[in-house]
Amino acid sequence: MCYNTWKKVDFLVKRGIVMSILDGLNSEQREAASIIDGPVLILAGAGSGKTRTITYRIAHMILEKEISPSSILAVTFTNKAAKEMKERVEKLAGEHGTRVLVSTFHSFGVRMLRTYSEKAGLMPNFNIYDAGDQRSVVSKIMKSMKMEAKEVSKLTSKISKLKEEGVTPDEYSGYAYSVQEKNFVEVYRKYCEELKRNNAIDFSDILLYTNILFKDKEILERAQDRFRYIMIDEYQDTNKIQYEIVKKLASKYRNICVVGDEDQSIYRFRGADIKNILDFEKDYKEAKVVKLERNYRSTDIIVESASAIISKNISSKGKKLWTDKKSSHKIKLYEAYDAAAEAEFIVKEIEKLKEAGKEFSDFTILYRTNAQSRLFEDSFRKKSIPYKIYGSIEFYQRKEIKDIMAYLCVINNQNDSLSLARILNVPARGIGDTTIEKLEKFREAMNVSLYYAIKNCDAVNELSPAVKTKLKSVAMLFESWIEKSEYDTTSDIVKDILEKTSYIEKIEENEREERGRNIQELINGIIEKESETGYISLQDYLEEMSLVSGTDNLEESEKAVKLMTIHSSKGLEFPVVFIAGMEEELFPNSKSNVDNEELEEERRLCYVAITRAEEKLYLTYSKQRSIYGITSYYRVRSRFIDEIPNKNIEFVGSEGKVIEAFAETDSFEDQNYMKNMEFLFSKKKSAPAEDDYRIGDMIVHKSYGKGKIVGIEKLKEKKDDNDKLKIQFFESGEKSFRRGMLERFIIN
DNA sequence: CTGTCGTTTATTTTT
DNA sequence: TAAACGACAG
Repeated sequence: MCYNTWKKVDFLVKRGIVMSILDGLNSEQREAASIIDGPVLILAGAGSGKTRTITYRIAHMILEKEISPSSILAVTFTNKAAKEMKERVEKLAGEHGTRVLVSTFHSFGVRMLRTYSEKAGLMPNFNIYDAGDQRSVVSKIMKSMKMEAKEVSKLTSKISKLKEEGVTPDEYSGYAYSVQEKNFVEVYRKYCEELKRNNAIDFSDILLYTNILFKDKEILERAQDRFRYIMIDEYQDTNKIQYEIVKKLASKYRNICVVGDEDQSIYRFRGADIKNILDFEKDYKEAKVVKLERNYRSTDIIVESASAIISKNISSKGKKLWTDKKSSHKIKLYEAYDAAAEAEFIVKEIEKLKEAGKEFSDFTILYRTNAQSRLFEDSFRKKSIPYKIYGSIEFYQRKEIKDIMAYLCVINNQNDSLSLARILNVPARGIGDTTIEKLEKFREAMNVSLYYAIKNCDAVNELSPAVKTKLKSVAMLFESWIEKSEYDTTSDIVKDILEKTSYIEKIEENEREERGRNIQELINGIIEKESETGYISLQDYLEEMSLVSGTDNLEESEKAVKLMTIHSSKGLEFPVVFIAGMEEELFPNSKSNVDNEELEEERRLCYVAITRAEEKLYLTYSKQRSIYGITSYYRVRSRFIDEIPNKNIEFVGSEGKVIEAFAETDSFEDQNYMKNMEFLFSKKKSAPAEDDYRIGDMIVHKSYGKGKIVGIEKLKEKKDDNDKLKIQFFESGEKSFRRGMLERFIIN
């Protein structure tokens, strides 16, 4: 409905014919949207019209409560969600809608940081580092500390996690006792220093600094007075620091409305804390709680099945999702001989349904891990069916794109030594590792940027004259680009970079076409933005590029089958959904076998996957699958399948025949029992050899059944037999055994 | 400084 | 299995 329509509605309202904008909502949604003052918690089940409720709420505030649109802040997690919400608000509230700030947490933060950069100890032209940049910094530091550059990703994510929990290196050093931990603190500290030197921030910093800015009373109060009405979407996925930012911002007027679904919290591994939503009522005692339980998306079979699965979770607030969409389509379950057969079945099924009148774009295949997409690609290509994979290798993570971006980063911010080091010899221009090392040493000693070191390379004695000439010519190039950036468009600068460096010509021939195409796509993207807004500054462009992700450009119009991980499907809906790889160890993931919280997260993931489907849902699994080159046989179907009421499932055999006696095939428990038996009677009963146990090994104990080794405690005596094994049994909980005492049968 | 060969090591990833 | 990285020879 457009603004003009609302003018008409307004007219009708005055005549008493229509009461309010909110008449476009059902009674629960209306209740949620009509409470404007004070804290509100909206628990919105999957497909319950969450976005509709929020946008109507905003329109209601502006048009009927005469609240100034610029005092409304709506925070989402993805740019896509922000864009969609913004569009819908503008449709409802017209011009007023454009003044509402709809933003992601991160772009809100960057906005604050650009305004108050000095207060955060930054220069306003700071660059934003992504995960790859973070890893490069960490690995460089580790090398400089003569540490083995192992587990870089682990350390990097640990740093991010600590930052987002607000723990500084100094604070953490108090907890670091082991050598390893002490080294880590050093890496962490140096990492922070390096970013500062480069005038760069990472994603966690955006939130961290924002939170720090809000410790300044004046800044906080200005923000509070500006944004008197706050709405947070997907609140179940907020982490600690986001929680704190929100808390500060809302503390003055307490007009905070959070929307979320604890059953769809799937980013725990990234620091999302489900407690934020579960404890909202404790934080805001006067909070009103509204549940949206009517699902408009899916059929009754799908809704009922999803609810049945999620009811197994303890950490649920207990919504009762319902729908009046009756359906005759049961969930189809297919058991494949191997993973290739699984893919083939799905492709055949898609062909069949296409003949019956569906479009390719109606189908979506969901899987737990990205690696699973390969098989489907092969099958689709064989049949030349159009398909599109979302979120596998992000566009902007490609080498050529990152290279160009690095050039731009240096032009924007000469302190960014990381970006400069990346492209100093790209394309190859005879500046090798040794040269870079010498320069690094120099800049370390003089405490200057790499850029400065290159510009003044005459002062570096160890460098040969030939190298100095090369370095100076690079510096000259950058000088010219920096000058250019004052008056030229970003797209022209990119073109100039390509030209002056012969970047494309120097790509290896067999890769030139594809990479060249990607670069062209990048340029087209810039030109598009420039034509939209007239002009986009280098800084704004870089900012946008670092905050926008690959899943944002999911184009609806494309007539292709969609493939994506379950994670990236959140918030989306599709007519026909296939969930592939419904197997134990894969989904739920093997790591969740021991940790119940992990298992609950997997279950929520399953809930998300199922509730994406509007009409038809297929679950498939395979008896064989190779993972990392090792083929595992006799795979057991996912326990989640058995958590769905039997009557909702139709078992389809490998020939596509319907087999009635689905219930009689082996369930997770049955198969486990069989497996136990198999191993009890197998010859693998030999006494344990040295180093035969590893954490994660499956074992079967005579009286306690199947379990997993979760810990090995080395005792001081040298006898391995005295090692204590901590075992988590599926049935009887955690128990410890002396290695020598244990009768065991390792399964895998 | 560049290219090749063997070794290593694997979820999920809104920003 | 396959990609990505580090060591070493040219």
